[in-house]
Amino acid sequence: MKTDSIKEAVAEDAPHQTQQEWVYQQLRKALIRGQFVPGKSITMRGVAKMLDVGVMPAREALRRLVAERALEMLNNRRVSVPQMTAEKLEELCEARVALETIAALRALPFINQERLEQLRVIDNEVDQAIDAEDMDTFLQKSWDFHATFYSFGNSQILLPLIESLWLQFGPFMRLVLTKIGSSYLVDWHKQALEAIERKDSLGLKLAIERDIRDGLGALGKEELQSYFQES
Amino acid sequence: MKTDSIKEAVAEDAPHQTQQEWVYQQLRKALIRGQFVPGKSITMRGVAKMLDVGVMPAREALRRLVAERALEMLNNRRVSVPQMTAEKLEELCEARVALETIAALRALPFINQERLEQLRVIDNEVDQAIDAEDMDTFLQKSWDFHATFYSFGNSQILLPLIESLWLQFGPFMRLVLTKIGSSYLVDWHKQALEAIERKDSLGLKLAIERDIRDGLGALGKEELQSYFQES
DNA sequence: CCTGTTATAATGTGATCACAAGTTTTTTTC
DNA sequence: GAAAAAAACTTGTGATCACATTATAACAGG
Repeated sequence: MKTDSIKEAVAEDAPHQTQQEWVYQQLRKALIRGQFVPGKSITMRGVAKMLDVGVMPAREALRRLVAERALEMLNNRRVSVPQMTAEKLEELCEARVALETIAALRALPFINQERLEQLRVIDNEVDQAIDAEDMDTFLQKSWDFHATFYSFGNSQILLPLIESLWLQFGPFMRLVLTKIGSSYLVDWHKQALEAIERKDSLGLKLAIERDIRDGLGALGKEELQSYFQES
Repeated sequence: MKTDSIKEAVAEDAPHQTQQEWVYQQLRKALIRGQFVPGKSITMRGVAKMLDVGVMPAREALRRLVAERALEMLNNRRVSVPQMTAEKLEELCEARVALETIAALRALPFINQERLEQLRVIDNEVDQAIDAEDMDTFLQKSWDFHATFYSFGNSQILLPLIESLWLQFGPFMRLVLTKIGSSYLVDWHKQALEAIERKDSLGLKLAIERDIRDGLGALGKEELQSYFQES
């Protein structure tokens, strides 16, 4: 019952949503923050007890995340956080670059002063999280930065696809960050913000690409290898 | 009980899969073939009776398709085939071009004579479907062509994203095809096949882009407008 | 100490029921 | 006759139970 208070407290934020939706949002936040270890298996009754809900909402939320490729279901019928591989990581980056540059260019014309300031606020929170070495907030706010920016473009198709990619990214990012420490973290959003302010399409495209591709710039390919097969 | 025989007959193909997986595959095929009318609402108990299964497998399959954006759930809790809009269509094309060109370039190095022949067989079936004005088979085999080609690249990330886009495309394509007639259909795969044979990356990229963008080439923007808001 | 083997526990699937919220049809009222 | 009210029906959500399958524990023999 220790999680009961949490559930009741947050549930007031959006009173008229279903339980499965609430469970889904909780798990989703945890995934983006990388609070689930890749390879660890997740059970329906487990999250049901953890979030103090029935088995049915937990079941629906888990299956939804499986459908979004945030979780995977092995042939053993067991749900778990997918392991990262070198091939998947490379594919994820490629897909992210392709989709996020499109989404960024679509959002660019809709930028105004107020929205630019809104992005700066989030970016500051990212910086603070880096300084405080708070990886939960860092990962969460990084996503918030990208998500709010792209959402300005009113993308109905692209945004869900990008969300799916971030959900697959989260757990692995966290795993890497905990090992290399957050000292190597670089905030690549600065040049993106400048490009946005200048309405510089090409500069923005390059900034996004660099944010994605060089986000793990401190690590060489061989170093990354060591993070894949860990349980 | 008239659908019972269908279920029993096909179930033998993959004996050890769950019922919800089977229902999902059936609905998925129907969506890609465009056999569901956009805007029509789909109920869990409805598909349960139609496919002669319990309510639970139908529920899980529907929720999975909603998670994949193939279906949408309105705030009324009603599941329906999403309506197409001009913005969504443009976004879908843009996303398809971006992802499918990447997937195509990734698949290109893995092409050999046997696989090329495999694609030619499917392409012939596409042609036959066009001649026979069989839109069900045309849409299904068109997807088969793209899917089998991309699958050669062993894409674990890109392929599911592309599938999601096709699922959103199907119902609208069918709607358009039934109105303009299949006489205007063009098989753009020919030049793609040539580019594949020549291992011509740029040519393949252009062929894919043309296949997606000019697939509805016979229609002008203003004509397309008339297909959006229909119920 | 290791390796099969069995027994126990846990898990996902599916069925069935109850219920609240929405939809449709019928009835009522002016 | 048309609009408002109410009854009847339908739908998705969630709970609970049963069952087959799989993982884990205990145990036996080498």
